[in-house]
Amino acid sequence: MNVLLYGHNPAPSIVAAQQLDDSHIRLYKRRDEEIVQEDVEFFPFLFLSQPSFLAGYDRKHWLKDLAGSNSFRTLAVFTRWSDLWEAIRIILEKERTTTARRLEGYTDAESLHVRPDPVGQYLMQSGSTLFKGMEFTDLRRMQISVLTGPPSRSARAFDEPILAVALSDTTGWEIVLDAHKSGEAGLLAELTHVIRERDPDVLEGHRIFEHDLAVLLRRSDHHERPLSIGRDGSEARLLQGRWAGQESDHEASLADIAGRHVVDTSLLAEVYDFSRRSLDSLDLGTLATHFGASGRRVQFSGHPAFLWKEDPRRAHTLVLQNVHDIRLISDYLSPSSFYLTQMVPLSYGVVARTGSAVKIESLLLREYLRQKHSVPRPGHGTQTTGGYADVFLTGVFEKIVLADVESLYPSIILQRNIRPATDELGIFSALLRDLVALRLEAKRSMAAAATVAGRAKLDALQSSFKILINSFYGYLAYSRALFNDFAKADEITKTGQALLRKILGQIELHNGQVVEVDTDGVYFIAPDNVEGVEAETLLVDRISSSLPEGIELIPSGRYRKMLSYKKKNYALLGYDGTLTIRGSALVSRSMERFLRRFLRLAVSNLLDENIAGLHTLYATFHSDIAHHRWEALDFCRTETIHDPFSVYEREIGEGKRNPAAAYEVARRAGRIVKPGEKVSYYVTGTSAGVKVSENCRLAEEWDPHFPDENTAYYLGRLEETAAKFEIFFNPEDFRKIFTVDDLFGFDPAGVRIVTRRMVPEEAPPSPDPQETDEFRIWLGES
DNA sequence: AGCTGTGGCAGGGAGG
DNA sequence: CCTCCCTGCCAC
Repeated sequence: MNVLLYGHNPAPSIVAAQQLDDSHIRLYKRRDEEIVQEDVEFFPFLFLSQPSFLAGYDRKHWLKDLAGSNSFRTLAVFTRWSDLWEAIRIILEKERTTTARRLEGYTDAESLHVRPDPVGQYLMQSGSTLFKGMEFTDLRRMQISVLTGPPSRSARAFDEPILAVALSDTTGWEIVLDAHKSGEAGLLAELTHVIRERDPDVLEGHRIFEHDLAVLLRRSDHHERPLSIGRDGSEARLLQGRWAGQESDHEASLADIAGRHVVDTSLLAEVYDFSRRSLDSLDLGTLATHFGASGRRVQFSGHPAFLWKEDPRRAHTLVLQNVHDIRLISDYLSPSSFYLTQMVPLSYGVVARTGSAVKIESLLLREYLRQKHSVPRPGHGTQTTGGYADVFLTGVFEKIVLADVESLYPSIILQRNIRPATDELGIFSALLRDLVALRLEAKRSMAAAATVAGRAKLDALQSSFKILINSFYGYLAYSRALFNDFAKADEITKTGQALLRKILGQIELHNGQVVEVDTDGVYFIAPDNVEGVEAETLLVDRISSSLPEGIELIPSGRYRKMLSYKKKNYALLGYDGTLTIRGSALVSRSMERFLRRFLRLAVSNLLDENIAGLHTLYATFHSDIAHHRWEALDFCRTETIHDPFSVYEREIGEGKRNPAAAYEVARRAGRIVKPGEKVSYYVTGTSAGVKVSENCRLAEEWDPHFPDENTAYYLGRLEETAAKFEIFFNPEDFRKIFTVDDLFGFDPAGVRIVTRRMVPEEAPPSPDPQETDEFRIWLGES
């Protein structure tokens, strides 16, 4: 086991060091021609030099002992105490001789100097190592929800007082602390007491960093009362990023509670939804419903502070419902992070909030440090290619089969033995190979698991393997990755493109008609002689067998009908009647709700070939708009603010970007919007051609008694949206359907949905370096 | 403070 | 009108 020495400075010039006791070391540093000494505490990592120490520890104590461990910078790695001076000598030597690119046998100090963080992450493995052998259910998880308000005119958002705090934990215990009873300061004191008494390992909340902990810390500060909820009695700390509120998507606030892990269910939900795109919103209530929250639920749309005043009993139920929801969401989403923690040298709280590149890198680093091998610096450059996407047919089609290449990029990496050029130890592919094998094993055991709980655990395990496996490719093209390799990333995507083109050829060879292809999957019309699941599966299997070893094409969906519109934009009608719509042109959260509804109904009608329905739909919407038969939520547009106002204004000034309604409307309403916040606005004025950024108001300002939305503009929006259907009809039919001018009634007779064959894009016979004979043989081309 | 990628569509503003 | 460029959102 390694011992790590660290200091406060990124690269202190250490000339000597002396061990004082089990947790302190005295460093002698050169500073301005004179030697100064500094005593450094390196708890808890010395702890790890003798793992046998852990044997007698119970969980409560070692978690406490791991308190506050990530605030130091790195210096060197060595295995035995006797190596300390040797490590320092070599590093000093290194600093003198700039020619040596690598320290034989030791971690390259230059790299550590440039990027101290990764080793900091490595240090965190202390936590994760200790999670080994634990079950998710062993954790004591506490849920928290802080109710604030009501918003006052003068106060900033965070100065709103706390009304109540709800807490619950995995033992079934729950409580609502009420500021009415003992005042806000009393509530905070009670909260501190309760948390330390219940002593949770994990504190869970929904937007817990942005909201609950931020509020608690601010109000504690206001009352000049420490929020001592650390396991060692220390205060919770808010780590404010240096660039907070500058050029980032989210407010950078992270809270650090010694000896406890903080998990934000909204982040977990974001990751969960990223791959599924099935959720309308990531609100607590929406998520809880998605995960099957049962029973009668308290619904309240206004600011909960008002409910607290008007109906305390219901408000009480509402805040408790919040913590129940948090627990439910966490029950589903956090186990995979928990099991990841057993594989990755990062602590649970960190695993739950960091991205996958960090996790891959931590694994690579762990092995490099273990082998005491130098670590490369990130390479410069960019990736030039990505996935292959194309649409061959537009219109409505039947008997659709979706065939996917299983784990396309991981398979290519393994089969083509791709690894970053800087990975001298060859850890990259070995790691991936192991993870794939482990995942298969977990999936096999899952199928054989006897209990529901056992299956759930193995499912969490295999899904955490999956997260890692799928990140290997992305890691290569990540500009800040230590082991990045853009050329190799390109090699992977180009190989993927070649495979897809080969699959397209094979499908056509078997008389299937390809409708759409995107990266690793193909939608095609099954050939006439292929009827039913078995026949379709057989066909896909046959095509799969023509592919290289280890590249598997699998049937992954079959649909009664498909509407193909543009690349990455289509709709599917399942054999069970479910309608799925994909693509930013057809479904988008930024699109006005009435247009989303219109599109969904129109697509549905089109798939049913209900032309009369389509016409009625258009006419109805047209009339509703013209007569203001709607509410602001129907026609407002909701956008997420990504840049701070300062950046927006600067870039406008520099002419780098144009005025945007979302920012302008917030500015005019005097609202301070921070990155990550959403703004809902609608368009005012009287003509369709108005400049939106100058004619818009906040959605909440709309008054149904004096509707001032721009009817001409919104009729125009309807028309623009209807125009998307032009491609599905011939011009006369299109005009006939999408008009309100039908004095003599509408007759759908003779209207046919048009199918169009898209001109295939110039498929470059890619002059890749990959287009070698060896590659062609691998691909199976003669 | 921490941060995976490319490809694609829509909508708006500015300027020709 | 058109084209260019930007942002935002989405597919994979």
